[in-house]
Amino acid sequence: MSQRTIEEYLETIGALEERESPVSTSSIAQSMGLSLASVSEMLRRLSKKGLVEHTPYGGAILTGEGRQRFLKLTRRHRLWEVFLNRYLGIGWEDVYNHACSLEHATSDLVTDKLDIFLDHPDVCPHGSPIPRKNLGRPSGGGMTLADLEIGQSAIVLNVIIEHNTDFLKFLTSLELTPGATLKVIEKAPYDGTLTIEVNNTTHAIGKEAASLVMVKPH
Amino acid sequence: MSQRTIEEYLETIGALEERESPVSTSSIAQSMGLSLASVSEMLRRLSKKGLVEHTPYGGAILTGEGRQRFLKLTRRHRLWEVFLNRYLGIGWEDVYNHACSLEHATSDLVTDKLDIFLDHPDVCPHGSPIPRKNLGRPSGGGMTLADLEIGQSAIVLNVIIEHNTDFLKFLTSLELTPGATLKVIEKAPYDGTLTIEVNNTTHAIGKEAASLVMVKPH
DNA sequence: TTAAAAGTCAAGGGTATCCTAATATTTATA
DNA sequence: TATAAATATTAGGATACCCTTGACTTTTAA
Repeated sequence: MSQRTIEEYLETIGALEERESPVSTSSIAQSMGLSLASVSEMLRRLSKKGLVEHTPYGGAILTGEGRQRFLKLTRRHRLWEVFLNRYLGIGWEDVYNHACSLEHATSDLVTDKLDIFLDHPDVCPHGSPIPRKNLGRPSGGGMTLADLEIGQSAIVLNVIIEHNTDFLKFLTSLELTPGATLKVIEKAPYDGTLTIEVNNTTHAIGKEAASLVMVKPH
Repeated sequence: MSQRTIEEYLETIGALEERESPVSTSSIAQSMGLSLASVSEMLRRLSKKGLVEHTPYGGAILTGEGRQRFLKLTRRHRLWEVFLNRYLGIGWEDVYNHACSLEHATSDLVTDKLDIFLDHPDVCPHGSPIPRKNLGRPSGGGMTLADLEIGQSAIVLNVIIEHNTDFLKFLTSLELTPGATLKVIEKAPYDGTLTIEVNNTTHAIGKEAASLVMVKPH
């Protein structure tokens, strides 16, 4: 397996593990647009390489080493996002894809120097934490916008799906970017659609979308 | 042929064309560490794609399109070198390799924004010109250190081999970096070894090495 | 208990890239 | 100018990678 392929798998599995662990073969297949059989075969190989722990019929999780490499990639990716956004003026809606290719081409030295240049940022433009040089997983857990009750206020921490430009543009139009303060005005009983107030303006946001925005109540 | 492979060939051919045009199959094979047969086959394919003009038994040159792509890569490479050197503090001896991988992973948007961020630099840390967004080949021609006569003074413009860390370290120890002023004190008649003066210190440099340093007499 | 869903395995295909060996062409030299 | 040497091309084959289909196995849920 090529370095690149391995990295793509690690990233996919690592990301899916945030929501489902162990990760099923079909989740990976769907996420990567491959057949079940292909993924099944790759999992066996990744398992032999010690990067994932694969129980036949039981899904896969990253091993310690697999997770290390995943975090390293995440770190690179998010550091580039900060650079692209802060210094090159590329919007948070767009940085994901540009960082995607760069992350695979970045040496350890450049990563660390970049971290220093950016003054050790804590989060990417989407609000997700940047793994530190020697650290474990970048937090995780927490509450989504969809979990809030009527009347509750909260601050936007980060968004879960960072590559969907349209979704991010939608959030921008609602002023729902990391750091924003919001209050839940209404919650539709049946489909869970929320009415929220951000900067003295009310907006509606569906349950699906709301569940992709992580918040901290206050 | 993969995008990456194509790019590697274009870069090799483009670089070799500075010294030899058309470029022979064997030069390419040697430079890339491949067999003659492999290169011969690839040239045929690149030719069919309209990126090189290949005359059987007669070598190859880049077509207009091939040259465009080559210059685009060179531009990306050298812009990254400037960034790595100027902002991340990576020495001119080392920037080449780090930029090498980045250049293949850089989108047009990032390239142009980077150019703006760096304030449109004219040259890379090795003194070689950075192709402009829509321009032709970045000069070329000129005089090497080895061509100077006794008594002549000159300014270092750029070095031709940018990837050889040891060579660049050697030049650094001689203070022979782009912009430096030097004077030829002596020239050995047989092997061409030069004795030069830089910043009031004299150094010796062989003919081979001297022919890799481009200068402008004054 | 049994059908549907999910996952695995085996076989095989397409592409890419490289090599060696045989052949062809050009060039240099006697 | 003949011929050897150097250079280049083509043919044929090996390997790697990554994918798919279709048959089979296991798990799950009705």
